[in-house]
This record gives sequence, C-alpha cells and structure tokens, in this order.
Amino acid sequence: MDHDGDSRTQINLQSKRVRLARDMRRSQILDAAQALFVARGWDAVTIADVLAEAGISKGGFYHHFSAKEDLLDALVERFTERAMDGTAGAREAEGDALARFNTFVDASNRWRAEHGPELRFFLDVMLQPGNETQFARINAASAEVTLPVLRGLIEEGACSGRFDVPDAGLVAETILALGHGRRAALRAAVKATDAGDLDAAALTLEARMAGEARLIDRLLGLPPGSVVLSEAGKHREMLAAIAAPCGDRRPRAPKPTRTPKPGSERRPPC
Amino acid sequence: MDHDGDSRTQINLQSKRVRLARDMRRSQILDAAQALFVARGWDAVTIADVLAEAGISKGGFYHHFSAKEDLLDALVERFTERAMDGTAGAREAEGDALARFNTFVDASNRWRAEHGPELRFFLDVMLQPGNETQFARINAASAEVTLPVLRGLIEEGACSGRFDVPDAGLVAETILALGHGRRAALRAAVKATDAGDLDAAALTLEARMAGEARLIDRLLGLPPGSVVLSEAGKHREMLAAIAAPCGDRRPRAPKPTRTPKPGSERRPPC
DNA sequence: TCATACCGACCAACCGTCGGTTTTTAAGGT
DNA sequence: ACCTTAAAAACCGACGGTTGGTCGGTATGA
Repeated sequence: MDHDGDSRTQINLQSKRVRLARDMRRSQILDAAQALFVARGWDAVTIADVLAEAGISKGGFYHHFSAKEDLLDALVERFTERAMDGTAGAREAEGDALARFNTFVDASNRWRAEHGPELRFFLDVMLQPGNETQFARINAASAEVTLPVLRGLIEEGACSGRFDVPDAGLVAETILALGHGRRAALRAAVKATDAGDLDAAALTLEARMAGEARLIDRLLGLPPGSVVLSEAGKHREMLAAIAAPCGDRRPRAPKPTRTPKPGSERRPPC
Repeated sequence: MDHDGDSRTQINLQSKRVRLARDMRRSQILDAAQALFVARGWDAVTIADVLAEAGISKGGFYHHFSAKEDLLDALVERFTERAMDGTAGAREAEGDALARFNTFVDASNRWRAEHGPELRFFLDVMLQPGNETQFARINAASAEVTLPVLRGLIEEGACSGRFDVPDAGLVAETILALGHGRRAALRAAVKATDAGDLDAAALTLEARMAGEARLIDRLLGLPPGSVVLSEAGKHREMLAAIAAPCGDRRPRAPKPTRTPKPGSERRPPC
C-alpha cells in the first residue's frame, strides 16, 4: 500500500469516549443496530450509521464484530436466547398430551404478548422488503429450537394413543409452517390496529386462529374443538400490546433498497 | 481520485460488438446473470461479472436494466411466466373436485419433471445462504399465482360437498406451505442423488410425499388414500431429471457472503 | 507492563451516471 | 426508386461518490 504515509502521524487528541466492558459495548452496539434496522431496514443501514448511533468508532466496532453480517448473527442469537427462556418451562407441564400441547401453545402466546415491542421488531421489520435475509435466519433459528419440542410433544401423544398421527415430524413442521403464514395475517392486524380499527383486527385474527385450531385438530386426529389456540379476547390484548408502544409514528423509510441518489441528501429527515 | 484525467478523449476503436434487438439482449443478459447466480449467489455476483459474462458494457447494461435489483425482478418474471403456461391447462380438467385436484397436482409435478435444470436453479441456488431475497420473491410470486388456483379448486369441492373444509383459503395456504417445507427434503434428495444414492433418495422422497398426501386427506376431510401426490416410481425419474444434467460439478462457490480478502485474487479459479 | 478496548485515516471495490459514439429506423426531398 | 437528413435507440467506458473493511497506532484498566 503506497499512499501518503505522513498524514497518519497526527495524534488523536479528543478521545473522550469511555471504555466499557466487552459485553456492555456489544449489547450497546446491538441495541443501536436493532433500532436502526427497525427504522430503515438492513440494506439501508450502513456501518457508519451504526457507528454514529452507538457512539463508537469504526475500529471500535470491528473490534467487537467482524462484519456487518456478524451483527445480524448476534442479533438473531440474542433474540432466540431470550425467546427460549420464555417457553422452556412449558416443556415439563402436566396432564395428557393434548393438555401439554395446549399449554405449550398458551405459553408461547403469553411470551409473545409480554414481549410486544421486541416482537414488533421481528414482525414488522423483518417482513419489509430487503430484509428477507434476516427473516430467513430468524426463522431458521426459531424453527431449530421449537421444532424438536413440538415434535417431541406430538410423538409422545402418538405413543400414548392420544393423538392419531402418521408422521410426527411432518405434522410438527406443518404446524410451524402454519404459524409462518400467520405472520402476514398478524402484520395486517397490527396495521389495522395502528389505524384504530382494533376490534375488526382482533376479530379477523380470532377467526384465523380458530381456523388454524380446527386444522390442527385434523392433523392430530382429534375431534373438532380439542386444540385451543386462544381464549376469547386473548388476541385483543395481545394486539394492543404489540401495537406501537409510542405515540410517534415511525419514519416510514421510503427506501427499502439501496438509495440511488448521490446528489446530496442521503437520508430523509427522521 | 486523481488519475490521468484526459484519458476520455481517446476514441473507441474496437467496437466489434454486434447490435442486437431489445429482447435478444435482455434475455442474453438474463441468461448470463442466471448462470452466475447459480454459480456464486446473489451477493457475490457483481454487475461487472454480469457484464463480462454477457459481453456487454456497463452503459449497455444500464440501458436495459435500471439496477441490479431489476435483474432479479426480470428473472422472477421470466420464471413465473414460463411456469404459468405449464400448469394453466390443468385448470379446466374434468371429473369431480378430487379428481381435478389430483390432476392439478399431477400437472405441476409433470411440469417440474420436465423443467429439471431450470428447477434446479431455483431449488439449488435460492436456498444457498445469501439468496434469501431472491428466494422470497420467487416464492411470493409463485404463491400469488398458484394460491388462487388451489383455493378455487378447494372452494369448488367444498360447495359440491366433495370436500369438508372449514376455510378454503387457509387450507390452500397450508398445502402450499407444505410444499415449502418439501424443498428442504427435495434438496437433500438431490444431494443424495448426486452422490449416487438415487434409490435411497427416491425412497425417502416417496415416503414424505405419502405422508403429505395423508395430511392433505385430513385437511380436506377425505378418507385416507384419496389424495395421490405421486404414482409409484414417479419420483425416481423426477429426481433423475433434476439431478445434475452435466457431468461436471459446479465450482462450489466457497464465498457465500462478501469476500473479505482484499489481498490480490478476488475470485477463485473457476 | 501487558492485554485489550478503542481510534480514525485510509483503501479497494462496488454501483450507477454521464457524455459521447455508432448503428438502425423514419422521414422527407427530388 | 435513390439520396440526404434527422431522430431514436443501442452501446461504450471513464468517472463519482459511497460502502464495507483494514491497519498502524493510542489510551487505559488489571
């Protein structure tokens, strides 16, 4: 590398930044990055943006993360780690297979309700165009954790004769896939809730969940009404929890992909 | 950037490149891009790569496509356009709802078998890390086309009393989601086939398809064995069609994400 | 005093633009 | 018919500005 070699000799004079413990800085950077991804999306957020938001230099950042991608991995890991704790206790519930199944569903629903804002991030942001990569990873990580649990539950029910299932793995996978499609419905519901139409949104969601429950009944070989995905009115409060926690609306990033405007302004007034 | 600033005055002397009709060049570029994406993945392919592969200049490229993203859109459009023609005829089949359903499934299976190489592209490439964006688009476009058809078929069967279905849309969505999960299985099967273990791969696939069929039976409220996803041995020949058409193995792009090696070589010897 | 958190100037590479050139097509004049 | 002229479209490749990532070096807590 042969460039002007003497400009580097200038001495750093304004290092007023504090020195933090490793995990502190990491999570601080993670928080900053997550906030930015929420507002703008993966591609539209540059490393420089994260640097500014976190208040750290480039060198500092690359001391903790090896690449922009690494940021995503860490984000996913943090999320799934937290999510696992939420539903881990439901594994050793009591009762027969069906009761345990319903308990598990209820636990994950409850966890979802309690983590509204965070969920909104992975619900709202991941689905906006340009974030498919993150979404896929989150999804894969999530499935990797929940699929074995679900399959275990179903297999157990099949062994005890409570369920009538030809292939537990396939059924578990299908149920999970069902939830995958639900995201779109949830997204629409959140949107409607934001627009003030909570009742209609809750009703629609409730209908979908009821439909799903009946499908799962069939998949498990149970009479209709066995599986209960939600008590009445449960989704209303869940929607309320997920819906925008602050009064301010998001900036509505109008640039899902890379900005092709090199003119002067690069970012809309947030 | 201070390099020789007057180099522009040199006159282009070697314009030996032929001039092609609009659609010709477009599809030529598309072919080149597709081949590269197959080999390396979305992020690892630069515009310059496509330029070189297609034998066209940057200006020429941007005369036909507005951005790299546009390339993907065009690719998706071209694919779905071709795919639609393949199964369009199956819509007006004869017989009762179940027979029509089976015909539809059979038609799409047949189409899949006939377009092995192309399918392999969307199967093999889209699933490699870093291609989630394309995969999501392909998937969305595909669903947008096939979901209404499937739902129509199911609704019709529900009206005629042939099917027992609470929510046709939900069931259609679930069946489609089933196919989504199947991709992973197919991928594994293709891999096994490449490794020479065609029999085992076909057997595994056959088992999965049988399981799926029984699930769909339940979803549609039919007795077991009604839905037929494949005649015996059908998957063997399909696998054979999909499996690598050429004897040479792909370069196995070792850099799914951006290459952080600025040393000297940027691309491994292909 | 030694590891490590941290800094910021720098670099290569990339995408997309721009002024310009060449070829084709269309129009008009004779 | 033929030539001339003009507009349109295909095509070129050097350049600008931005981005992700590197590197030598500094500061600080244990």
